[in-house]
Order: sequence, then structure tokens, then C-alpha cells
Amino acid sequence: MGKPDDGPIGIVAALVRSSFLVNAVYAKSAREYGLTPQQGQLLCVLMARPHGMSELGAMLSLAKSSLTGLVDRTERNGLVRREPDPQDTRAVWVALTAQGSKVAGEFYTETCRRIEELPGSLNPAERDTLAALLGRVVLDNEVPAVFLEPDEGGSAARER
Amino acid sequence: MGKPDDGPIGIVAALVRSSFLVNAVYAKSAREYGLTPQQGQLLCVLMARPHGMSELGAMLSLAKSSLTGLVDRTERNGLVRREPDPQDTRAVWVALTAQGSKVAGEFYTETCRRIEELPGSLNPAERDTLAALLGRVVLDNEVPAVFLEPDEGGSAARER
DNA sequence: CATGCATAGTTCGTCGCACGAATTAAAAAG
DNA sequence: CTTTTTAATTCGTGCGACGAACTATGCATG
Repeated sequence: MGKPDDGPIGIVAALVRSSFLVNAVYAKSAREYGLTPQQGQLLCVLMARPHGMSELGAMLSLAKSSLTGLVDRTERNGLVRREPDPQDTRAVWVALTAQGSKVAGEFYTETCRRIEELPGSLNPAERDTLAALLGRVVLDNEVPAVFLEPDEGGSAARER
Repeated sequence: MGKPDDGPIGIVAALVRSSFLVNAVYAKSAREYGLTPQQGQLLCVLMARPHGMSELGAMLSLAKSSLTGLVDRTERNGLVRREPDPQDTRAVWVALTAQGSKVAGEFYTETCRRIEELPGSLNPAERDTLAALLGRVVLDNEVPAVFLEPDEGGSAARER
């Protein structure tokens, strides 16, 4: 058998290295919008609709204190706001501000564009196959919607 | 057209969400070995062989000061050591210690196992297709070997 | 209605980690 | 020999992760 790195890589290395690639692209894009990757992620989740802290914490797999800090910093940047919950005075809803919607939309659109370029050497059928297979993996593992579908994100980004 | 979340997800959302999933699994695994994700990543890179700081910085896309700190902390944990470069007294090589090799091997093996389970609902042909397509994306984008192939990693982990 | 339990979120303390600018020391180029 | 380039570290700063403890509120029970 040839050297391992001469052959096709396995599913495990492929998944980990593609994750590294996506993280790098995501972080670079976020940085260009004055965001950290975590702030970008928060904004993307909130593009769909406002969320409670408990729900956000669960989606982002963060300790409660981590989320409090992240929302504090993002609120201080004027991108989100906390709103009281009329039904439960303990709870708050986190929503995008007008500026937050604008930044989130732009960040999201540009990040979509960059991520879309990554599989650039695949033909359309191969892309569809990759999307279908990865999509099943994501579905089966119940990954939260930390990034909207372009259809969802596009309409959310346009509703400004 | 049906609701966007009823249909198959697109390549962009698939890539970002699968990255989120892999990150979560990787972080959880690292944590169980007393490592942070960044330390785990450093150890995995070093499983192949010792690296210079410049090469490590390039592979991990880190600022030089960030890498210095990461190596400081991992050295303090007894998992890596800095060795002088006989050819260039400015430079250092970073290598795994005996304990570092052990921890890296165990972390790597367990993380492989967990990542391998993610596409559990795909049949073998589908897994091979996914690996081939993602592998091409990774290759075309020149992603560094931040995670060894199981063949490489297995032999590296066994060389103890 | 009062009490106890559960939940929502924040505060606190700590450590890891990211960056850029500046610095020191050594190697390379002229 | 001097100047430029390179390797890595130090410094200062801010972000982000955690767990424990806390405060306040809602819910269930007697």
C-alpha cells in the first residue's frame, strides 16, 4: 500500500480537517465585520428570531455564565438587546437590534459566499451529493441551526 | 416550495453545521483527557513528528504570540517540550514528551472513534463517497494535517 | 396561603486563548 | 563589517470558557 497521505483520506480526517477549514473561513469573515466567531454565531442564530437565554445556551452548548458574557459584550457593541419576557419576569429574550440585523445579514451573506466557494472543484452533481450526505449526518446528529439555510437566511437578511 | 427546513439542506449550511458538530465532539473528547481543544489540536499535529514554531504557527493559523502561549501552557502540563535547534540557535523544535505521546495517542484514538460514529446512518458506499468528496474539498483548499489519517495516527499512537 | 423546589439568569473568580506591537537574539545578505 | 531578515518571546489587552454561588421568580404541593 502506498504512503497513507498518497491515498484518499478517510472519513474521520476528512470531517476534522473540513471542520478546521470552515472554522478558519468563518473566523476570517467574522473578523472583517468586527465580530468574533462566537459573536458571529450568536448573530446567525438570532437571525431567525429572538431566543431566550436557556434556548440559546442549549443551541450553542455554552455554560450559562459564558452566554451571559457573550450577550453582554454583543449588547455593548449595539448588535443585540435583551427584552423582558412578559410571561416570566425571570427570563429575557435576546433579539437583534437594527444595526445587529444589518451586520448579521452582511456577515451571513459574505460567509455564505465564501463557504460556497470551498467545494469549488466539485461539479454540481458532486456538490449535491456532498450536501445530501453531510446533511444527513447533521440531521441524524440533531445539530442545532447555528447557520441558516441560504433560503432562510436570505429572506431574513432581506427583511430589513 | 415547502418550508426550507423540510427539504435537504444546502452545501453551505451542511458544511457549517457539520463543523459545529465536529467541534463539539472534539471539545468534549479533549476535555475528558484534561485538554482544551487547542491543546488537543497541538498534540495531534505533533503526533506525526516534532515541528518548529514557525511551521506550527502556519499550520494552526495562529499569531506567533498565541502559539508561544499555547506551547507554554502545554509544556507546563508536561505534554510537550521545547528543544533547541542545533542548526539555528534562534529556533526551537516542539516535541511530545513521553506523557504527551501517551495522552495524544489516547485522545486521538478516542476522538477518531467518536468522529467515526457521526456518519453512522450512512451505508459504507455513502461513507466512502462522503470521504472522497470532503477529502477533495480539503485537498483543494490545502488544509493542513491538523488531524492524522487513522493509518498514520494509529501507527504513531502505537509507536510508544 | 405558605412553603419548598425548580428554573432563569447574573455575578464572581479563574484560566485559556486570541491579537498586535515591541523586543531580543541570531542568521542571512550585501 | 553592516544591514536586513527571521525566530521566538514579552507585554498589554480583550474575549471567552467554566463552575460555584447567588438572587429573583414561577410552580407544585400540602
